Amino acid sequence: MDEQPRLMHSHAGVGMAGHPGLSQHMEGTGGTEGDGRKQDIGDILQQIMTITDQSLDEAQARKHALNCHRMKPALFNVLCEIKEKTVLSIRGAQEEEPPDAQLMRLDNMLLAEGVSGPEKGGGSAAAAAAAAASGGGAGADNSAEHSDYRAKLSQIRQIYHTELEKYEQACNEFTTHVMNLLREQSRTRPISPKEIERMVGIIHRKFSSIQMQLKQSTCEAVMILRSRFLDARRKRRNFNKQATEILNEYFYSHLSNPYPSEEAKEELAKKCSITVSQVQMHLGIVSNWFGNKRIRYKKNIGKFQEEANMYAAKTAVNATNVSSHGSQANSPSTPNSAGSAGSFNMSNSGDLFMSVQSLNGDSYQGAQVGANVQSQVDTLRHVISQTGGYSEGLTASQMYSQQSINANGGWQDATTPSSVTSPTEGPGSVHSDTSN
DNA sequence: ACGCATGATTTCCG
DNA sequence: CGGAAATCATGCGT
Repeated sequence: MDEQPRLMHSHAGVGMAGHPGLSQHMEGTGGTEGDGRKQDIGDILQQIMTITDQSLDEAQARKHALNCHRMKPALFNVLCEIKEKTVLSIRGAQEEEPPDAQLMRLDNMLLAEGVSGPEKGGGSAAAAAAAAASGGGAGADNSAEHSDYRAKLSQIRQIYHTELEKYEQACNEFTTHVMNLLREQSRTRPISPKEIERMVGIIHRKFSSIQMQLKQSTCEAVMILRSRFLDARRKRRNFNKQATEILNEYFYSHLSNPYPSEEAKEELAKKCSITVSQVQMHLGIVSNWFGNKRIRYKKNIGKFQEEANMYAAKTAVNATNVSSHGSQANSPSTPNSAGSAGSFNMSNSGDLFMSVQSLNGDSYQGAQVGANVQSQVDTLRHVISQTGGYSEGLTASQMYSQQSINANGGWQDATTPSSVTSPTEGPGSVHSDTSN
């Protein structure tokens, strides 16, 4: 529009003589030049002013008439000129502000909580976050609280998404509407694309401030849910007998090195979860249990003596049963990472057995006499008994005494020198839990 | 109500 | 980051 030749040098009254059509018309009316023009312009302005009061059809017709009016280009130019003077002041005022920190915070949180993330992944992300908060438990979390939490979260998530979508849709609708309107109006008055853009920006800002409110309330809801969940999480439920039995069995049969590997933990968790009738039990819980057990055992070995003997006997019986059956399908978990896949066939156990032999030899040759050897031996012996190579686990009960702990001042000391025999760490994968 | 057992959390360390 | 140790908080038998 700025390219339009400046035919008008001043507004209203004077310099209109330049317009060809205008002067032509003026002479025809016969009135005073100035009067006629004024009246004409006043007429048009009046029409414009009242255009909003008319019905749609009427307005449409009027609009058309106005657009075709011979004075229209002139008026357009006047508007152009006025605009040119005001637009500069507007320009200065409109600079885009930096992205709102508050909004970013909310966005980040929603993303972290899995509310605004990808569809299904969101739930698991949130669960993972919750599990992480609970002390590093990952994997199968099918506890009642988790499912409850997830259900609530997905509810929030759903509401959030539908609302967001609604807002977005409304925003788009409104924006296109305004844009159409402005485009339409740009025929009667000068509107630059930049201005339209600016208008759209304003609209978007308005809508995003509404969105922010939505996000804020969603965040609040999540926080409330989370705190409630965390509080609930702190509640302690004792494991049932079977679960404790399984854990104790593992503990006492690996007394010399009661550090289950990740695989072993997982297996234990699975096993306990089955016997415990689905709910609870994951790696974190198993870790907790072993942590507590180790500490408390070490603190007061005497108190646990009876228990130790009992489980020793039990595992011994288990071992004989297993060996006579020729299968170790449900013996207390495999302590080695080699069998992590769960397949633990004979050839595999044969390999293990060989390595066990060599390891023992090495240890004794290297004068690594002492508890570490002892500890390895008894762990390995357990492995052997599991693999059906031996049925000698019966003699193990004596090894389950505190000797194996006390003699070397704790598991820490016992396991540390085992790294000395690390060249034989191949079979030492039995001890992968310590290296992990 | 009390005390012990025990699961969970926190803090510290290598 | 995994484990030890300390601590918290609850479950449960008395």
